[in-house]
Amino acid sequence: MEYDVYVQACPTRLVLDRLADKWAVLVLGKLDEKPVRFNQLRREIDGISQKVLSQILKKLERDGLVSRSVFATVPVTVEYAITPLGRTLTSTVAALTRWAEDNIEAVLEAQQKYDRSA
Amino acid sequence: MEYDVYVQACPTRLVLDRLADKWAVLVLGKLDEKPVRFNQLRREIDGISQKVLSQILKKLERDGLVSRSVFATVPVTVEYAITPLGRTLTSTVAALTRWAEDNIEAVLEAQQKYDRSA
DNA sequence: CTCCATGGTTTCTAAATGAAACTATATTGC
DNA sequence: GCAATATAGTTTCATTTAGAAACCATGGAG
Repeated sequence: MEYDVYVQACPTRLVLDRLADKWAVLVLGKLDEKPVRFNQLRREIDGISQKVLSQILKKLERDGLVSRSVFATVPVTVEYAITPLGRTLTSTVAALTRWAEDNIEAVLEAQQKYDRSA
Repeated sequence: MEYDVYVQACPTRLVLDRLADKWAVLVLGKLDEKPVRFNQLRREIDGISQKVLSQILKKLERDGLVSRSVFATVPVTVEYAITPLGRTLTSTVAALTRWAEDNIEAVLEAQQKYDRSA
């Protein structure tokens, strides 16, 4: 099996395209803590729209990274949780958000320097 | 300093948006090996267009992750290299592509299962 | 004098995104 | 009984973005 993300037709490209996504990273980060319901996710991930959250959850579910459980309460409760496969990914995803938080000042500084010299 | 990627207005969101991008991941992965010229990158990253490569290199340079050096050869040579700041990120980014290559089969299997039951 | 290689920018079309409104069900409050 | 609220979405439409392809400028090789 020769998988290589640098080859366009390689299926790993599809996976990378799914994971290398701002919203997917944030959703997986939240679900890593505990199972969460739809609107709770929506509130916790500031700025995400219902449509995009719905789409991304569907894609993550299809990829086997997230599970969806419906409870016959009133109103109906839908709970999303991370799967064992998804769990193997969360440390990597968490490293991304951690890097962003740790290095934001260096990045902002670089941007200002770049903008001044241009 | 209270940085939190889950807050929309937080500058870390901008960084996450830049990094959580398929092309950025692939570009940083290539530059991590060695400095590379524009068209060489274009050839090695199958499927990327000149426009998108040009845009993403400009953004990565602005963020201080990549440096751009022009050599007065004929035709002009432009070499892109990773910066020390960018270097602190490459292991995380490499983990993403590695995950994709390692787990693609589980993902494809999950997709088939999902599609059959739908 | 035309072709190729360099590193881009420009143009145009097609796909994706985001904001907002709409759907449907059922409980609570007045 | 009637409006408001909560659940989890879908739909619609305007704006953004991405991708494909063409174009630009330079200069050496054939």
